[in-house]
Amino acid sequence: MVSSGLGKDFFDRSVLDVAKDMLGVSICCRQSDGKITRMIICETEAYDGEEDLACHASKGKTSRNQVMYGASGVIYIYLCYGMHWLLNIVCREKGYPAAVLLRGTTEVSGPGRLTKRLGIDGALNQKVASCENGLWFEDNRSGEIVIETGPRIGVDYAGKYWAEKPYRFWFSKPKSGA
DNA sequence: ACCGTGATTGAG
DNA sequence: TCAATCACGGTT
Repeated sequence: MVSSGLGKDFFDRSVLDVAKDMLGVSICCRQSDGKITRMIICETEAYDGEEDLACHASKGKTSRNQVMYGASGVIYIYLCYGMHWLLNIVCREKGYPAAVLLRGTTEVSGPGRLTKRLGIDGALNQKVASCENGLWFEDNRSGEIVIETGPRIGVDYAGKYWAEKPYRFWFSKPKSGA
């Protein structure tokens, strides 16, 4: 059960809770040579519904973002600025567009660098995050972490209200003595 | 601070 | 059709 990775139920919740709960979780990726890369997620962002003007779904369903309207636990990966693949996991129930953007791990800073390190691209879009698809999440968390929050990166276009929402989550150091 | 780079989008 | 936009990153 544990080794099968986090699934639909984990992601079928408030996207803010999921974004926070993914901190400290391991992202696991099977490379073409069969080796498995594992990294600890340390930074995420939440994108929550059509009313969130920073969310891709803020203008309704399109061919690009329709995956966000589907089942939770599915991978949403798209090309940004013509160069960077950005990895998201769909959250909430079918019909409600929401996703968590994975921005960084303890080894890699930056959402584009993360996918580059994992060696993944748009081929994974709309696939279920699972072992058989080569990308999954394992909750190996132990001990407490100190979670910090702040505004999301690069969303000034969304207007003051949404740009300033503390929808970015990260952790820096373990709680001492825990 | 500035620019490379290309899919997506909405306007025309 | 087409130009403006953009959840970035590497370099000045």
